[in-house]
Amino acid sequence: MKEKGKLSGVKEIARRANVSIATVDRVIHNRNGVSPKTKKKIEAIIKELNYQPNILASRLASGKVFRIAVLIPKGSEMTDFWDAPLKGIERAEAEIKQYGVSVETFLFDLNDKATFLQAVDALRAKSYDGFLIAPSFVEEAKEFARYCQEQSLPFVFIDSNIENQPSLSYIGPPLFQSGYLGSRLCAFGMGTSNKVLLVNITRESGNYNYSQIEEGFKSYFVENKVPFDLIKLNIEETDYESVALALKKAFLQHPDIEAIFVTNSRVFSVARFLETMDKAHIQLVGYDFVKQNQDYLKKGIIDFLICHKPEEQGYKGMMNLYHHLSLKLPVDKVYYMPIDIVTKENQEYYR
Amino acid sequence: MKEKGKLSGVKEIARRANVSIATVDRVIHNRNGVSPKTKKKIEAIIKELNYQPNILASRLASGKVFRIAVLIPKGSEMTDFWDAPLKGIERAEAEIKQYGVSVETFLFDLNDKATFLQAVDALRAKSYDGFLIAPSFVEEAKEFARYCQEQSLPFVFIDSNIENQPSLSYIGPPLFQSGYLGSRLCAFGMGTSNKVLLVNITRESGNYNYSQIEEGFKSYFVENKVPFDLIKLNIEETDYESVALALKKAFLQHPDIEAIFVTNSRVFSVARFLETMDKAHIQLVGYDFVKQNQDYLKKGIIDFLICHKPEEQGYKGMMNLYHHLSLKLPVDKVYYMPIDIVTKENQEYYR
DNA sequence: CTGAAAGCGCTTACAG
DNA sequence: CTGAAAGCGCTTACAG
Repeated sequence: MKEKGKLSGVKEIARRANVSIATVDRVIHNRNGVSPKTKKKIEAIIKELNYQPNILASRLASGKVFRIAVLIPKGSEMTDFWDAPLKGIERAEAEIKQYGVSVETFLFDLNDKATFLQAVDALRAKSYDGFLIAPSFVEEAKEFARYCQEQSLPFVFIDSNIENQPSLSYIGPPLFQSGYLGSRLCAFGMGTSNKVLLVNITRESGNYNYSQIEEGFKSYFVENKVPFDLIKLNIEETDYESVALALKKAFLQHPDIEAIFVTNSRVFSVARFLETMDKAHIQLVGYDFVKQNQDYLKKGIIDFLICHKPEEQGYKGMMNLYHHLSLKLPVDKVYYMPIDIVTKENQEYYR
Repeated sequence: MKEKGKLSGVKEIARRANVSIATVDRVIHNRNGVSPKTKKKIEAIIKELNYQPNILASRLASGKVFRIAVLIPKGSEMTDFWDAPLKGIERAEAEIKQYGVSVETFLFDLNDKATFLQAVDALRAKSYDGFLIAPSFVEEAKEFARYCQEQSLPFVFIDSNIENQPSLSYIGPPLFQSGYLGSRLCAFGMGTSNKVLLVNITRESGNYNYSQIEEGFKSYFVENKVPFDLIKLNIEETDYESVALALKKAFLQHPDIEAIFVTNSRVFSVARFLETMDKAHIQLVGYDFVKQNQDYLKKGIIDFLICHKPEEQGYKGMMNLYHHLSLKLPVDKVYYMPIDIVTKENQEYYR
């Protein structure tokens, strides 16, 4: 690791520049208190030597710990979706805490904006060095983004994006394209009537994410000149009874529906309805590898799940912050997750 | 990071045990030259304090660099499959070289066993601390595994496995299950004749990997009581002309083939044949997200590609070695890759 | 079998 | 604006 009697690193730079290593250190970290002249000289030498600081030594000497705060929804009884990103975050934490990173996690309730705001206050109160956030409440997240920008603190969005924000990076699904794939998967099950039901089970069906998916969904049929008859159903209440009622009505009107596409993880409610009504043959496509969906996939009632590696999103988000803060590496501003197709046959090995 | 006046780490252990830190260090690393009595005492204290050595300090002080050697096939003009694991290996290298790991890569020619043996000699000659190997030549790889075991050197197999070897871990696809999925994907395209053609384009069609895939493939139809008529075709010569000739014959005998399953990445040759013969409507399923296959996927001639994240395999294999060597972390003995389904619609985001 | 001392390549007060 | 010195938590000869 060492050449003969030669110095290396800051010592060698100091020797060449005829200064002390303290001054070299100042230049490396862009601290002031160095005359422009020596600064120039040192910078030239750094460049010439293509000097790369030894991170091991740097972290050891500084004792600095980067504090990262995480703000994501808590897993509900309805769905364990958010357990996955959390797992990825914890995996990243285990890997990097050795190198001086500490992580604190705040969970909010997706049905209660106040819990989000409360957590945001906590994030501001303590002095964190970076944030990993699921910006579920758009306006509130924007407000926090402004705060981060003012304070020059990096933040990463995961799972859903808000356009044009000063985030370090966004990690999540390419929604339009996943909707597009959704159509293709529905098309497998279509025969004569060509009737497709698109179901939004959420209070937020108007928001950007859902409309992206819908656009993609329609686009496939149009582009590929597949004749189709799209029926759209927005269900605001997410409990099973409301979903069942709405579906019953839809089937009364359109008994010849051949495929159903559900734009989020609540596809299991539709699956339960189809099972109850003996309509398991209808092609059913939805999102997310959550526990309940896995069961219906196994039973063959859900035909395809579209997934976006939620665990990986959490892991990758953390690592991006770590790379940025600790290693000063550049990170991708946008990182789209792949669009995974999970079926009964490959679900056993999906992660 | 520090408590008041308290010592921590080896110093604190030394203080409590009434020995020098050198002795503590000896015990931590299980070096001999410590009386059983002091050893016991120190071990007790380590346990009591739940002491975790500071890796940063350890690596910095020792200056030790772990040397890992990689032995994988080189990408050929035919297929760039092996470029992906290499990319993953390089990504891992970039991440961990900061922490004292050096990587040397040896590439062999899949069509020339001698190049494999030659590389193996090189691996033995230099003193490496661990190996990442694609055991394409089974007997030769076994022989090298024996050598590693003798020398107590860890090695990781990727992409294909050899049963019952003393490897640190194996990272690769669950082959049986991927063949099983292959049937399901073929079944989408089958209608009346139920004739499926299974094509092996390799000289090694008899080996364990291919037979696993085949077993899985058949198993789906049997288990799900799908009526099917399986025609099997082994093509030994991998050039396009040989493939085309063999396929032509098969179609002469069975003009009503509805689906074709190719058990490796050479599905592009079959795609080319189908395109030429105006048989693009036949359901075509194969393996691996290599350049040529992507093109036929885009054209809609290949319907599905089954993939096993080759880049991830390389990355994960390196990280397993690193975790084992440097961090002394336990690693999974077998790590199955997920079985990814790639279609025209999601290929853009596949990695 | 054991310990004192130097050193890994940085950073951090502190003094000037 | 600059430098000498101590220190981060380990490891490594070397001496006994």
